[in-house]
Amino acid sequence: MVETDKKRDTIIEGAIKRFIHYGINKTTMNEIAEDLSVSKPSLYYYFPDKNSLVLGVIDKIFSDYFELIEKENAAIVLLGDKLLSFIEIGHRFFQKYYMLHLSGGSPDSSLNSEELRSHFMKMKEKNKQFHAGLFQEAINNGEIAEADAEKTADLYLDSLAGISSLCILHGNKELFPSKKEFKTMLEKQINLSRIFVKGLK
Amino acid sequence: MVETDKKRDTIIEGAIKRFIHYGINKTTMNEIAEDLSVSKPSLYYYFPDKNSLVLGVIDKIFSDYFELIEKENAAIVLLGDKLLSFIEIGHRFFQKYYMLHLSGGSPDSSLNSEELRSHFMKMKEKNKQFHAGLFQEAINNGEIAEADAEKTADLYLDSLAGISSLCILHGNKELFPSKKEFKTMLEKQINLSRIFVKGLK
DNA sequence: TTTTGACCCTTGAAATAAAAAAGTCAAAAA
DNA sequence: TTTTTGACTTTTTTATTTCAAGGGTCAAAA
Repeated sequence: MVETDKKRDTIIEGAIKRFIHYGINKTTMNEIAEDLSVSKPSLYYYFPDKNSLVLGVIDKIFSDYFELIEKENAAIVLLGDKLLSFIEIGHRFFQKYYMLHLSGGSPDSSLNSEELRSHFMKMKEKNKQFHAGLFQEAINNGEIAEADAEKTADLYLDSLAGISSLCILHGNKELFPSKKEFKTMLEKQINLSRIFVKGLK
Repeated sequence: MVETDKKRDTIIEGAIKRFIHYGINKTTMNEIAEDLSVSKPSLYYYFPDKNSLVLGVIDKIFSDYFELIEKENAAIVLLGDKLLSFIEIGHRFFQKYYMLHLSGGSPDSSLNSEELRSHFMKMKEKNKQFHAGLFQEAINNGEIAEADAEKTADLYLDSLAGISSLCILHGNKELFPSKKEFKTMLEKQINLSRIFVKGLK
């Protein structure tokens, strides 16, 4: 039913708006319903529980992310340039959805059910496979030296994610990192990416 | 007074034994005293408070660490080999003193006072300066390309620390990471170090 | 088929009480 | 005089209780 799917999307977008400002756990189903001017049971008509709604939100965010990087991927030739572009895309998502704590290698306490955690890890895995594909391509091109593409992607992404998680911990323990911290983080990731790609040649 | 210093060292070593097994916060001054067969006020005769004792412990651990890496440093020629050797030393310390949570870029909740945190950060800074020295040396040798040695050291150490903090979060949320997790972490750090150094050439 | 007001039950935050640990001191021992 | 201690006080942590808030349901209405 296309109408039902549209309603679902509307609810997901409403939920995202709240989640961005207050995080998942501090957003109630009532608040989401009120924002959309419907009653709580209406929400439950479209989503069996809060978990399913959060799942829908995560799915939406990641599918937006993958759409963007796949589009960029088609427009760029060199591995190093691709990775730099993806870092900036990732960074935009990281900032925008910071309150959902979807970054940092592993899911944090926001994702309280096993179902959510495993779905999140699936998205991370998909990202890894995508990057592995890039590395493999570059190997075939002769752009970088022979290597295990999957292991390389894993190491590369872990290094980048490690940088972010450190920068967050490092800085002031505020709810939200400062603009400066975000910028430092981005710069470090870019520098690391450059060195990393050069090191693969 | 050399006798007093000896007593202080004995107490520090006793404290370390407890800290290694139960962490800083779950070790009481009473337990340390009992282990050493003295009374609690004796401890307070040598250390004004628990913080000072923890400070002594951190100092001891880091001075052991620096002693080891400086000795290795003198015996190795190439930058890449030095870094690999230091990773293994760091790894041994990381495992041994895991319960003190001294690794991971920034001090965690174990270090509850501002004094301890800042001292810990000073040690990290010293490590960074040491590594910056190595990079500068390698630049002067022509072993790696011209670059900002300090920034490079910062990025290098953050990348390594990021890897560890991710591996810890990633794995089972047990009190103590498994042998396998430690091994994976070490391998990733070594691989990253190799690629990083190559990328600096 | 979709929406809702009224309801139930579980969970989590706030408040409080109890326990444990940090830290002190006067006096004894070395 | 320096070092050690038992007994004590104060602070911090942990456990327990209470209670409101939020997740989830249902019969009835639109």
